[in-house]
Amino acid sequence: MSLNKLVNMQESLSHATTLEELQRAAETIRDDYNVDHVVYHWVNSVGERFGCGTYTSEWVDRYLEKDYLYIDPVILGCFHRFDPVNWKQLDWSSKGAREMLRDACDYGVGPQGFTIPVRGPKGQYALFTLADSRSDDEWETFIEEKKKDMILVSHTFNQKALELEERVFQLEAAQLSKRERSTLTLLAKGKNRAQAAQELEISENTLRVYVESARHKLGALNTTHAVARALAAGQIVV
Amino acid sequence: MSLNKLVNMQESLSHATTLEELQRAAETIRDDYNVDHVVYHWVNSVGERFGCGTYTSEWVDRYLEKDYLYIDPVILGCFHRFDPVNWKQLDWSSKGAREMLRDACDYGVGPQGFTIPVRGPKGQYALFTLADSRSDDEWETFIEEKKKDMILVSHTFNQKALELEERVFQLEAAQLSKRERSTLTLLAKGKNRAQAAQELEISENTLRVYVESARHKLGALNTTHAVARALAAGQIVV
DNA sequence: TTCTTACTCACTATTTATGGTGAGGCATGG
DNA sequence: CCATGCCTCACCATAAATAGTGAGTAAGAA
Repeated sequence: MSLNKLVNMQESLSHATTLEELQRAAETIRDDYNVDHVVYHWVNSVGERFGCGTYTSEWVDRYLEKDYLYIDPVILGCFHRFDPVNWKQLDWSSKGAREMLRDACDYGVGPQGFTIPVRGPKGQYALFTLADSRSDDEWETFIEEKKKDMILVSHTFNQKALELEERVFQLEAAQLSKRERSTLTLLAKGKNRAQAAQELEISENTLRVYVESARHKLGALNTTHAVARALAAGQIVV
Repeated sequence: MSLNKLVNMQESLSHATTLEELQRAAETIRDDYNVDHVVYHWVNSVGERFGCGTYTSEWVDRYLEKDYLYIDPVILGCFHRFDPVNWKQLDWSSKGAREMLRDACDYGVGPQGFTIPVRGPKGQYALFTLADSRSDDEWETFIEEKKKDMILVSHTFNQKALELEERVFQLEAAQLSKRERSTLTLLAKGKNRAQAAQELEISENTLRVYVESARHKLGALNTTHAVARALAAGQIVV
């Protein structure tokens, strides 16, 4: 029964500490849920991409070689979505996208798919994907049935990916001070230094010190860069 | 049984189309799962805050009046987390935080709590929270048992919140041109106009036109503002 | 207590950004 | 064909940001 599979999988994932173990977890899910492919792909907080799962290395090479990353409706579409998506709902109208899908099928991927996008606290962005070749109706039914399981599984994957990442970049978290955050927040809202200083009831000179120190902490080259980094790092919210 | 409750709740939520309905859904969960409070709080893509749930208006007023938003370890801590968190695991070491918790208990909130952070595609940030007054052990057990349900419920809440948001800001999506996006992306990476122009192999004057037109499209007051908005709107990625 | 971190302010010359306008070329779609 | 939007470039005066250092106060942690 589905619940048991889920529990087993989460049990095995809860001990995953390396990329290889995530890989094996993906294979386990593929077998337990009887789908062609299970893939987890993520972009960490410094923009590096990782992937693991059951796609063949031939398909992965092909995908990268053809720059499908910048064409793939799954990647592009999910970036603007929160909710899990059946590939059929995506926009396959462009020529490049249709070519890619044909190509994918030749490599044993698709045409059915189900992808769950997830976002982390520091701009991390991940996709948990199931791919299969059954019919539209069968796939619809399958998704309906397994969707909840898959949301939970994708959560567990993400947690593991974030743990991996934290272990690698051990908390380089440049912590901004309260005033630095307030300053960058106001600048991100379009205020200039004079206005921001007035709003914070400090002199413009003081405010400038905050901008500078924030810049240094964030390793930013100028104010705009600092704001972009602080936003991406989740240190400020506009 | 737990599964039935979940199905009922999701059934009722799936028809929610207003803030009031989300509110009622929160109340239903409170009653079905027998906890003191259920609260859903989110920040939309333009930085506006919304909340709904079972906190009393007295506590909400108190919370806002005392600026607890900037002290609350739940808000601050979850912003840097992906995984659901038992409040006990958060950092309550600051004086302000402890005061807040005492205050919250006086208003019937806590001391136990469980919060699930979720992020949307355009910088939306949401917290789904359960609060209760049972003992540490009882709470631990409760969470262990209901965690999966709650992750699924928080997903459903988020989906509804995003739908609400989309209905309100019906695709005011200022579409930037390719060059405008490239320009803002380079500026977000800390380049100045001269460097960015060189990288794009256009004159600095031309580049300035892109910055200006992007600014106008985004309704931004200056370059930094434009970059922040483009980032928040997912039009550029750093 | 002592040490650290955050917060506050000042000074000045130099570099950059801003705002608005005008204008030609090129592609697309009604 | 003509309108629209995109890409390209130029000019110029003014406003704003930048860089680096020095220094005092206050609060909190060790």
